[in-house]
Amino acid sequence: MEVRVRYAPSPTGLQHIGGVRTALFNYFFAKANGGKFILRVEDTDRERYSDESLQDLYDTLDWLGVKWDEGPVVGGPCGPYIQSERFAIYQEYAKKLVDMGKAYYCYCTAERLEALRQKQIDEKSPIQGYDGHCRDLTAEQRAELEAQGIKPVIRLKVPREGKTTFHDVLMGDITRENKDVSPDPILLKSDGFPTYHLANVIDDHMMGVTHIMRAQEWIPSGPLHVLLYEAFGWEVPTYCHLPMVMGSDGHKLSKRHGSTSVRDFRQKGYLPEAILNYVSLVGWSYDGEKEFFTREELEKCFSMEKINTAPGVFDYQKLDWFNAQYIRQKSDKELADLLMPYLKDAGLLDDSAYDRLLAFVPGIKERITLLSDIVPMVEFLKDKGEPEVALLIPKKMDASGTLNSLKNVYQVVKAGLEAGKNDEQLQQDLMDLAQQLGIKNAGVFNPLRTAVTGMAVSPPPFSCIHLMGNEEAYRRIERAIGILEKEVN
RNA sequence: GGUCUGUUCGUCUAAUGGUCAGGAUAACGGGUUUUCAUCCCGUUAACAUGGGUUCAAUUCCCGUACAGACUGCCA
Repeated sequence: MEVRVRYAPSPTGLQHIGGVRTALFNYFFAKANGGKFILRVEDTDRERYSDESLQDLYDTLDWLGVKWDEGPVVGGPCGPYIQSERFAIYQEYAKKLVDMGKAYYCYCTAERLEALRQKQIDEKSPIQGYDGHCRDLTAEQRAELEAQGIKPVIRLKVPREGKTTFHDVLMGDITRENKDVSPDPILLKSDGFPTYHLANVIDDHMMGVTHIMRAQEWIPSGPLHVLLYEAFGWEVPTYCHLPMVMGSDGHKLSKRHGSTSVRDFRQKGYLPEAILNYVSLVGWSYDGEKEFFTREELEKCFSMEKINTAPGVFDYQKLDWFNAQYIRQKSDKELADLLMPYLKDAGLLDDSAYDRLLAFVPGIKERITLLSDIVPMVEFLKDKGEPEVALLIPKKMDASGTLNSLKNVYQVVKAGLEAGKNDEQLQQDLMDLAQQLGIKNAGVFNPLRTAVTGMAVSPPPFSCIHLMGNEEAYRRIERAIGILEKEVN
């Protein structure tokens, strides 16, 4: 039988790490088994829905390179995979359950339910939830309430006796007493929209979903869903509950732990390869040794059996490490293309400087962890005026020695640049010079660095020179020489 | 409160009824180096706890503790 899985988020916020992990696992499982990956939009919460969230869902999956086989807009034989457009289907099936005597209309007001909830909390009642007030209403009672204009909801009649079991691939059988299953949960809201439970079960059935991979927070509603499948007389799919993704304090990953939305990570300059690779390793492993995976590899080697049952803490540091690794794998051109938007946004560079950026990239490839790290690193482009004399003079050198060194450096550098020498040759020239002058390499490189960048810590001097352009570099070196001359006299 | 689930280095994890319990990251130390990085080498660091089964338990079973999730006209 063909494997069919789905990712079915609710567009009520930006795609976050946890959700994306679920999407990825489903996607990889489908690919690894030659199955289909379905994307469904569960927009039944009209209060919290936003267009921005929906767009973010598409953008995020696209950025990660995840392509769905059957998608929301086009859908399949049972219609589009957007729940708000399947309104009539849920109504029909909810009524069907009422007709079968497996569900009923409930006219309880929000006030009554709130009072009930409060009472249960005050009394520390072991049973919480709906009390079945409307479960056995007569036709007359119902007619009367209808006459009052109260819009009813439809609730499932959960058996008060017995127990319900469902099987999870990872955790085995999970059994719950029916009395502990959510008491008569609402299936259809008074606005006519289905709740998650109803829409989810109907859609998974109609869309032929064979495996349900979702976060462990759904385990408690497993038995409820099984009850629903049984009420309809449908086959129950295979369940696989994924361990949760936690923050460093052991609570579900959320904004207070730092960024959690993929959009945030993207803006900060994380690469999709790094996010995809790292996120795949929270709650899943291949053999405990191999940890670099491309999307294509995961599409082949992902296996459900290797998913962990224990929750995992999202480690920002390890993500950073992955990102740095992937940045280094980029070609100079790829990296320049990725970096340019950050420099433009910061108002430091424009497209006309592309070639200079390209020449600068090799010097910083191993110095950045995030793409956005480039911005503080090119601070020197904005000339901050004359550097402090003390900054120009290296340790264990004096002003006149530094002046002499820098003058020689200037000659060598200028000649080298005019002759079109590459960075390696230029560096060699300077090291030869240091030897000639009888000083350490630092004695030639550091004055050059501070003269050109005005900073004690910077990318390699020649990279910086390429970025600002030779003429600007000459100007700054000459200025530094002037400052040193003043100091010596 | 009730129900369910989980527990191997700080973190992600591997393996195993008999192993010096492996890898990665982080931390720390050392080396290379023109700064910062990179790179290389090394060190510290884990089977939650009690009881059982067994010749033997980190591994199997039961309890305890701790943690988390759920307990909505949210998903």
